[in-house]
Amino acid sequence: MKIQAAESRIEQLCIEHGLKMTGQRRVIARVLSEADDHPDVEELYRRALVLDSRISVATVYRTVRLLEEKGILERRDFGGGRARYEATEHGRHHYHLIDVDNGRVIEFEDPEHENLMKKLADRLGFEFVSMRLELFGRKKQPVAKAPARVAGKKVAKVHKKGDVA
Amino acid sequence: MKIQAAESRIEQLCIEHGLKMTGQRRVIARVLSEADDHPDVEELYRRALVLDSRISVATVYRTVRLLEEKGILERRDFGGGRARYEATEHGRHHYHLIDVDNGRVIEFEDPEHENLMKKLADRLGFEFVSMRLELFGRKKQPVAKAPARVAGKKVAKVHKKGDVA
DNA sequence: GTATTTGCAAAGAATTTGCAGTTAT
DNA sequence: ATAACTGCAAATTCTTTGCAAATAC
Repeated sequence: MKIQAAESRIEQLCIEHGLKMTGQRRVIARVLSEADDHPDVEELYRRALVLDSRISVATVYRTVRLLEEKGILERRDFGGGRARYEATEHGRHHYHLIDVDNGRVIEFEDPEHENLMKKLADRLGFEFVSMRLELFGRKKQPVAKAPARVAGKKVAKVHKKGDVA
Repeated sequence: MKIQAAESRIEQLCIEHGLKMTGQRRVIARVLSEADDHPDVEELYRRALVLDSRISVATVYRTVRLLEEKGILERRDFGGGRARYEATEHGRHHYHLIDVDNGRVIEFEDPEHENLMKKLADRLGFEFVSMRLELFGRKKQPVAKAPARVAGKKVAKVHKKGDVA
């Protein structure tokens, strides 16, 4: 008898895309669903091993490539030579600010920004397909101020887990 | 007797940074100064070989790394697995629009944009250090229109040389 | 049943490095 | 003179692949 948690969000998407759900894929899908940071392949592999020890790195590589092709995952490059992954969030683009001192990644949204970029592409004679925006910054001295806000709503989320470039 | 052209712009910068100017570095500096695209290491090596055949790839790698550390060069990643390089342009940031159909890179400026990003970093509690922005787009049907403009000035420049992602 | 997927280990691609000899300052 | 630089080939690092065995549907 196999104990089986409910389908993870990403497993759902895999099924919708007609992918064959092997044990390994289920585990990787779950790891990805539960990640709220930007793990690289090695980190995904490590997390997957905790749930199921008969997984190889090769499968992790194959799976992230597959899921990227299906548009379920997005590959990021924050420098450091390895690809990082995160689940595609439809509609709601978000961007990354990388702390140059410790590699930590802060996510932020800026809905207005995407429109600006669409207009810009348009002016250059192009139809907007996608974009990549990374900000690099250095933390200012904390002055005990209110949380960062853009257009009145809380906007940033800081990551902690194995998330250093 | 050695025939020696005038110092290239990048050679100047190297000297200002106190780097030892070997023949190889001079050649690489010149290739970089004359490039107005985003060559990868292999392409730099190829161009350097034309000017001086006793250069090795290892030296090109070592040199671009050094110049990047000194802030003279900037490394770019337009996908395709290899790093691309271009001279740092102080003050005047520029961005890249990649044509998804053929990998061609169009450069554009948007001075307003950089200010927006600085403000954004500030709101998140960070001092702006640098940023990376890549737009991916698909060329619209040419409708015989005037060249793309932003804020009234011509703004885009298209590359041709070995510049396909 | 059969086409897909997996693990393993070997192959690849891009980049780095150890070392002995060369060169800029 | 001497510390830094170079070429070469070997080493590293990240990622892909060929093949025989395993598995989903």
